[in-house]
Amino acid sequence: MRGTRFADEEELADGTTAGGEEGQSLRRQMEGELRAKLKEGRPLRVYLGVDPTSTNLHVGHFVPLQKLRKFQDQGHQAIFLIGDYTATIGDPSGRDSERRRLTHEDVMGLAKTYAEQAFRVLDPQKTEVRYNGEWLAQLSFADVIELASIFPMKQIVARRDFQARMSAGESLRFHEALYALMQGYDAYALKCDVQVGAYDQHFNMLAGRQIQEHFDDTPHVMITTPIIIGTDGRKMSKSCGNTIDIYDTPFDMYGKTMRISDECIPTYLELASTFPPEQIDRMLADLEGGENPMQIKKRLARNLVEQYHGAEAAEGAQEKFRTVVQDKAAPEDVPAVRVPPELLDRTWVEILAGLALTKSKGEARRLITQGGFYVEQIPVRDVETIAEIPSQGVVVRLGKRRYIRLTR
RNA sequence: GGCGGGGUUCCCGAGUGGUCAAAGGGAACAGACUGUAAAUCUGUCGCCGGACGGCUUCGCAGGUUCGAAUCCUGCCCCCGCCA
Repeated sequence: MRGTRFADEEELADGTTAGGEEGQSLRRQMEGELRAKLKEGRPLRVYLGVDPTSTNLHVGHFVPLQKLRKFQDQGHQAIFLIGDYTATIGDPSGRDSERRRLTHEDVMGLAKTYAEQAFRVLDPQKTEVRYNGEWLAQLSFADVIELASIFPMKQIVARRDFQARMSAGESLRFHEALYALMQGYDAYALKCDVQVGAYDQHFNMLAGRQIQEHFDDTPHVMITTPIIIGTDGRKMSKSCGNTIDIYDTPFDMYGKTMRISDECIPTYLELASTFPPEQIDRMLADLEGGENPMQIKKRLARNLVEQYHGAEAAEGAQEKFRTVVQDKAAPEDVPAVRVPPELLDRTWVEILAGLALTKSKGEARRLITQGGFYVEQIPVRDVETIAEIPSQGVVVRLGKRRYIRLTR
């Protein structure tokens, strides 16, 4: 992300933005508070919380993770909080509808590799991994009431996402309002000095400050990072299915990045890449100047893969992209499927459907009719064609990029 | 608890007795084009069949009818307003 090379106060403070009009003054306040804390000269407790609502962390999580890493590099204590308890309620932030509730069991299943994924960015040795069930599950009803009493109803109801849902006649339930209390309590329980998070966590972070103040603690500094857009231009989130996941293979990650819309390139450069600022500026200028966006995207894609899989993997992914996608050549690692004897000497349609390579015969027929089925790169257009599977096997292609080696 | 509104094909959402396998949009898939797996354009998009043919779908279970996603009954679930 922009500014990676700099590791000073200036840089850590970058992102203490609240955005918007009134955001400016809050931002200045946060910067001030952060500087004051840094001056104390002790390691600050900096936390990032993520609710396990899916098995994978994605590039969107990365933006705040990188930020956390920078604090870590400066000798501060990084805390990676897994919201096992909060996830069962579901963060309503920015949502236009209620979340499906998850059971604690679901959540723990999803969270299995969360820390491990986060360690692609964080230094495992120096990271404190916590679960908020540790303290949230201990709260009594009386505790909750006390927490609730801190917040004016007006404040709870005034948030934009709630307002929108209410005026749209959408359902909104009481427990959703409680979410901010829980996350806010996390900040207090962790005795944290700083919280980093995506911008949509603004409300929850503010709640944390109020709770800390209520218990006579120094409120934590809020550092919010911009929300990255997904591969389809909408906000990147699991619910939209437009994520680039940390666990994606190098090739998938490269490909997904190549698939982002041209307009998204600048955002990705700024938020997801590790290019130094002046290089980003140059690339942006090139884009403006009519440079083929594909070239920029390639560098971006390579940079992303490099971050999570290393330089060698990035090189490989790029190479594979070139041959498979651009030159439409068959990749080297084509998965092989054996055609059972009873499917030999039948039509391709029967084989494709029979091997579940297509959902139905209708789909297989459609694919062939549309010219999207190739045997050794030669399109088969006749639905009636009888398949020939030589003993050494054949490579068939379904659509743009699904290659299968069929053997007998 | 009272009153009102709903549950439709992957998603959103039209449809209120036959012309509905079900409009429209999105997603997805294919093709063309290209500067890329961007954008744009075209096509496809329940299952079986070569087919203007058959079968299975419109919350669940029954019923009315020659015929229902559309009408009736019961049930389940959801939402809003009021208390």
